[in-house]
Amino acid sequence: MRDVAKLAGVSQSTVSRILSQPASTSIPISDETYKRVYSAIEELGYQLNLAARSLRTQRTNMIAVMIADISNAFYHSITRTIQDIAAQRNYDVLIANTDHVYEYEKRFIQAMMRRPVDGVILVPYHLTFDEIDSFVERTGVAVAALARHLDHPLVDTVSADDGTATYEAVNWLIAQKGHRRIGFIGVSTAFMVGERRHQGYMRALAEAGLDAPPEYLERGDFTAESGARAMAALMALPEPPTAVFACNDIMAVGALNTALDLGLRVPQDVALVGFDNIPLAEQVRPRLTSVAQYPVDMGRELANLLFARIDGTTTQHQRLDIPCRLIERESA
Amino acid sequence: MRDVAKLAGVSQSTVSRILSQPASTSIPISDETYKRVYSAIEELGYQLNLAARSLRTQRTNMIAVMIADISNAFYHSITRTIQDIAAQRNYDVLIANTDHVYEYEKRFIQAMMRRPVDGVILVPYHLTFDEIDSFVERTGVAVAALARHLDHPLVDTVSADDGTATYEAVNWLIAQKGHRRIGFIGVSTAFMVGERRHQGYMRALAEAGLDAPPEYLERGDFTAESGARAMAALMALPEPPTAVFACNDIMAVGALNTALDLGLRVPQDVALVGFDNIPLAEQVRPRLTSVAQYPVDMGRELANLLFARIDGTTTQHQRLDIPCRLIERESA
DNA sequence: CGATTGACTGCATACGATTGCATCGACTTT
DNA sequence: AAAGTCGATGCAATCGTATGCAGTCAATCG
Repeated sequence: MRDVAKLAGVSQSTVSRILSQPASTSIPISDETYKRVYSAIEELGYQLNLAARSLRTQRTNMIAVMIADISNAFYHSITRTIQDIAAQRNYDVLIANTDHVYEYEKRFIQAMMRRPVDGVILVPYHLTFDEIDSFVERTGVAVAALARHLDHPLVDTVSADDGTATYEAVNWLIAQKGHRRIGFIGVSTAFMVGERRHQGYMRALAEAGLDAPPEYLERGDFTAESGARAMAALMALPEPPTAVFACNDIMAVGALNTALDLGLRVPQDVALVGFDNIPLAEQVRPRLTSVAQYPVDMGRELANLLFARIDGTTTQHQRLDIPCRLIERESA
Repeated sequence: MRDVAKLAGVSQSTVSRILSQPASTSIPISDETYKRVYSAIEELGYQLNLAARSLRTQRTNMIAVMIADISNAFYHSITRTIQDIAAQRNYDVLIANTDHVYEYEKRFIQAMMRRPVDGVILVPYHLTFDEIDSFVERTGVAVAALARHLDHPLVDTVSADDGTATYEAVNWLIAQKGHRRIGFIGVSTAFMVGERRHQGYMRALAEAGLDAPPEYLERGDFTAESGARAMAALMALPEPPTAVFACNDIMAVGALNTALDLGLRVPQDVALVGFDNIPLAEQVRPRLTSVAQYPVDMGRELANLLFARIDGTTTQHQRLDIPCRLIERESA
């Protein structure tokens, strides 16, 4: 920058002002100077050093996103949308993947205490209120989270009422499709998500006066393989369920393939409902009936909430609900 | 840091030395001091400011990765592996997505001229030699690329011989499976990838003395929808091909579904071969025969090459070849 | 016509770390 | 015993930018 200043015959501070004032702010610069500086920049091929700017301004124009599974299309849509919105504002995005592992979530938080970022978007599966609280307190970084259970005054949240959505989907299997033996491929109830969806399932069965035999309850780990294993177990039962609800589409597809490989017809022999409505649901035959979440909306809201906090325009704690909707296709 | 120094009763430079020396380097610190400093750090909850360190050291402990399609599992494996290796070295990873769009690739390069990163991994589809050259020249940033055609002394590359792999796969369809009418779902030959694979296809047909009628050649844009459209066009021909090679698995799955929806049997009525061997290939029925690329290996090599450059241990320009292999499944 | 104003620019410092050089005491060497 | 060595630490400059404050000059005001 000093070189630019010298070449343009102005002081370094003038160059700085030209580069850091978004067009016309309080401090005015003459057209003449402006042009000279820009042509000097051009000539030298000068590029601003963001590390120095960050040190001085205490802002980095960078946000970080912590997601649970980079191979799940649900998170692609979210991160994709966040990146688009960030790009419009000249923000870069750091993406970290936790694989649903507590240890990795904690490591991410640690990293963010050092790496200066202006904001963080979290999809926490394990992080406790206290951990997030202490992070926010100590760093003052803006935070938005995709989390239903988290209720922190400084953390805006976006979430879907997935418990109710599960309840409604199972209810639909009962009331509309006439199923009375319904299996459930969940995940560990150590995850809030797993707990909520399991509750929704249980409630639907209970209200319909149906049994919820424990052998109808399988747990996977979000992967297709685990869904396939769970389905194999369910179908091996003396009296297998006639419908199965899976907690995400990836496990549902694993389950679907197991059913097909066993020679079962879907949905005639066994119906299948997934969750998330990722593009894969359209890519399998029969097409997968699935509870849609709207990750693009989620990502947009998360980004908007975060930037509102970064800009300091947030007036109060926000908790947004993005409704789910059952998408009926061929598998149920 | 000053506060830590004061509390520990030492100078700020001593604290810095303790934090910046990876264990025992040339400069020795007494155990006594060491402990006092660490307990002071603990007590104050001090965290190093990486922006300041970066400004001083001109290193950021951050690398950037530019990929073409965040929704393609092929790139997940690559970025995933890169992130793992980076994490081991305490590096953060910035991920940017170009959607195969030239404009976005250029924007990424621009961003990297400002944002100080220690290294960049590129998957360039459009960037020219000159653009990459000028970037390297002006920033001196370490660069590694997943690109077959790029031959720059300062850029190490990893690639697969996908042209030959395509040739071999088509050849296999001819020689082993007896097909004589083979369609091709490619992408624009503006992409080097598209060009190379198209050449491989043409060569296999030519060597077998087979026709390559222009109507057997369809172009998609990497998406399932485009694959579906291409397949619909091929199957609508008066004399449709009996086998189709698609340039990636995502388009192949779109094509597969179109075939199934048309009531065709795969592979009896039409055989299908994809490229990339992403997990999706196992998730569809019939399972997709596909040319495997090894993105985990690619990611590992890219990361290793990049870090070798960052560490300055690179002695000469490297070009690695990761062989492809045809994975026979049920679709052909 | 002197004083005030406003447009524009420069000076100098600060952001929070790293690092070459100097210092200083204790110990070894000759 | 003087000189040299080594371990341990402090001093002060520096990285590249942003910004409060002060200064200059021309135009305007009373």
